[in-house]
Amino acid sequence: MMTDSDKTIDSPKQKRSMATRHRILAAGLELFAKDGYHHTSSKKIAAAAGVATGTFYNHFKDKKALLLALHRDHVIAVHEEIERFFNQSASIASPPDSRQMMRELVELILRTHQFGPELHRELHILSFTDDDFATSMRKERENSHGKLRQALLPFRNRIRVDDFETANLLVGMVVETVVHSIVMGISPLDADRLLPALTDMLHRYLFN
Amino acid sequence: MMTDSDKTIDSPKQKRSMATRHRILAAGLELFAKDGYHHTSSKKIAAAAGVATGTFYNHFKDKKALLLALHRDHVIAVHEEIERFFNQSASIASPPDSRQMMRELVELILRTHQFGPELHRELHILSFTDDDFATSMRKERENSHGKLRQALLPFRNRIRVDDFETANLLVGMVVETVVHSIVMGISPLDADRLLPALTDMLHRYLFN
Amino acid sequence: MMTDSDKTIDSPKQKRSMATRHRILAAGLELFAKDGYHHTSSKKIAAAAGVATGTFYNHFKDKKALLLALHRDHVIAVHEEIERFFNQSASIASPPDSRQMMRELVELILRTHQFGPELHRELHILSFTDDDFATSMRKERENSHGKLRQALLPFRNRIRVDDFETANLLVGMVVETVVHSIVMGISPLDADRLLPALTDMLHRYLFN
Amino acid sequence: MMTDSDKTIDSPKQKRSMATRHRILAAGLELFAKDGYHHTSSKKIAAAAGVATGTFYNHFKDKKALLLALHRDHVIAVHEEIERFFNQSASIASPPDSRQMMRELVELILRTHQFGPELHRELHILSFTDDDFATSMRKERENSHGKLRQALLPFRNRIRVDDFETANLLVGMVVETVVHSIVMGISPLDADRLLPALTDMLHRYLFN
DNA sequence: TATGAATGAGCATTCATTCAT
DNA sequence: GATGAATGAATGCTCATTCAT
Repeated sequence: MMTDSDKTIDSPKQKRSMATRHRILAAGLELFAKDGYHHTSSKKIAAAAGVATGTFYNHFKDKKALLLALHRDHVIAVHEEIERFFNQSASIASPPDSRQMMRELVELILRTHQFGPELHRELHILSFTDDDFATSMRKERENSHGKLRQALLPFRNRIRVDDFETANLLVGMVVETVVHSIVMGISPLDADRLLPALTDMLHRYLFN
Repeated sequence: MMTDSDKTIDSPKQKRSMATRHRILAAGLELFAKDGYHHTSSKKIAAAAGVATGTFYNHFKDKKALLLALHRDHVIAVHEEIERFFNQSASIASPPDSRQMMRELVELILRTHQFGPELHRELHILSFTDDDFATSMRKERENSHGKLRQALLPFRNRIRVDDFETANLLVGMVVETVVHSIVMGISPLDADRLLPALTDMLHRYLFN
Repeated sequence: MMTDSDKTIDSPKQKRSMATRHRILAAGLELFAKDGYHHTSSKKIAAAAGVATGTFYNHFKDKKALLLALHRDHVIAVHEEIERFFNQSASIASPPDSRQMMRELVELILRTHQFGPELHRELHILSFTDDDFATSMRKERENSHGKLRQALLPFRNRIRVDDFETANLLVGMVVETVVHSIVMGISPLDADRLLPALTDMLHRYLFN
Repeated sequence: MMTDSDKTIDSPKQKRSMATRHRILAAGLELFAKDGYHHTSSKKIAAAAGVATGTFYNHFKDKKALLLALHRDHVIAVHEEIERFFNQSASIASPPDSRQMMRELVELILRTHQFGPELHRELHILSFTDDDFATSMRKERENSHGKLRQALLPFRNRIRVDDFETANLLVGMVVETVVHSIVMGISPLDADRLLPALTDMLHRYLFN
């Protein structure tokens, strides 16, 4: 149970060494997503970032720390995206249309899924032996389900399911799965057919 | 991207060596599921199976071949389970009840996922960087979607979706995901609440 | 300095188990020559001989012992070939023609070179650590130079070199090299041009 | 039969790492020559060079690459030695004496073989099972025969052989063999007796 | 004797990480 | 801070050899 892998080395918050840090982050994200965490060596990341091997370790304690940093960035980005979504919805102040809400929700989650499945798998495994990862993952999960609940709550009296909590969870899982398969290009059908079907299914389930 | 890892070793299929093979398969299944493919060394598998390192390679060409063999065994087991299901359904010859069909379908898929669900995630990830895994997975997916179509077809004229193929795919994905999370104990809710909700959702979507 | 690797297991001189031994010898010779000693596993030899792995070790103490046995057979075969040559030459009892003698000598040595260079290299290395091999190799070398001397002796008074011993050695080396390159298919020219040139060279050197 | 082993590693050709590279080259040369390619492990080479195992692979793609590099270095050294020889001969501008030329040629080749003669045997053997080695060897052979032709050409009208090309090849092979045996200390006679005999033989053959 | 499954030391190679410059 | 050469433990895999049947 290591607990220090997430601490960024010292704090080179000054100067333009931040640029180097970002180049490493970008290279790491790209290579992890393309080749997978295990097939990406720190040497390759450094090379892709245009820095020396040692420079990598000046910015990140180890390879895991880079993954953790990427995850934190991801969580923050998702959080911001979702906040934007709620703020915008609130400002429109239109009479709530359940079908449109469903569609927008699906599209929102689609936008927030740039973080490859390989990375989540890796984080999942690392969670077993590293408390920082475990916490980071648990928080992200709780967060996203909370957000979903927040989105559905205004429609609660129109939602005709017996078990709201379970429905909430179920909808979250389903959307994530379909979005995943679209983002990763897994499904034999394209997003243009899959997304409307998904919206249909969820809408009928909740509001029919 | 090698493509010959699935070729079986000579053929020590006879005599007591089958026991060893099964011990290796069992050890591989457990370790791959617990620690992931990359964190499981062939040495560890051999040790867990109670055999020498070399014995592993007497039975499987390489580590990849073991995972592929596990997957093949899984696919075969699923296939047999599904055949049993269809045979039994046919023999009952009752007027088809869509809700009951949905419930039975979900339970069927649940039964077929008692076997190493983590392996699917692992294979899914490996598919991105290895053709053999990609092929093995694609075949299974095509197979299972075909079976699902076969189950839904008798209800086709009652199913009120625009795009039957997409609905078919969507239902397959969704059921698999939920079942996965139940079998793996991931979701914070239990099967008693999740399965009825899932059945509801699918039934409303297709037959509402 | 091991000294027991050459001892054939027990002595299965009886029955038809000799057939098995010969099949292993034949398989070993072919595979050693084709793929080299190091790329030929005892398992492959056994398979090529159509016997089980263990059977190999019932007949030969180890892989080295097989090589040693093949060498011994080779030496014996060469010896017999040479004896035939001398007996035949003697029986003809013609006035000795130096040019014809040279040609026949070259052809004789060509006939006796079926034992690949990989094997000689291997034997050479093994000689450093194994007395049996060292002895076996030394004997073969002495033997062949002795035979050459025996062939040249009748012409001694016609041979116009200052240093007969050195000439003897030189001729032996040269013939062996050229013959080697022909047998192994190394030289870019073929035997039809190389052998006459070799004969010319040696004849001019000794008898010009 | 891989064919990409000769590709050079990144390019650590700068700074003090060159020293390490040379230590590895020296260790490889010594061990390959003493024990043969297959009996020399990369670990042993690294240890002999006084570096860690991984350092070996920072400098050479694999074991094969080291041997190829050694061979390339050797070929270059030989080439330079030969160029020196020709330049010097040209500058002397004496009336060409065939016997002296023969002697100088033999001595030249002797000088070019101070470098790892055992490696040639090793490469020769490896040529049978590896294209990279075969190519490397073929090139050297073509090169050296070309050089020999260049040396003999001024004497062409005095050389009394029917088949000049074959004679050229034959002389090259013979000199190499004898020089080999001298450098390696194989022959029971010493260079003082062998070299004059060799010169005699070649001179009588070509110019008698 | 023959069998072939089992053995485990050994090898080539990788890669996360360190550290002297 | 940046560099990149050096490290060495660890991995996947091979193969000569043994031995229970």
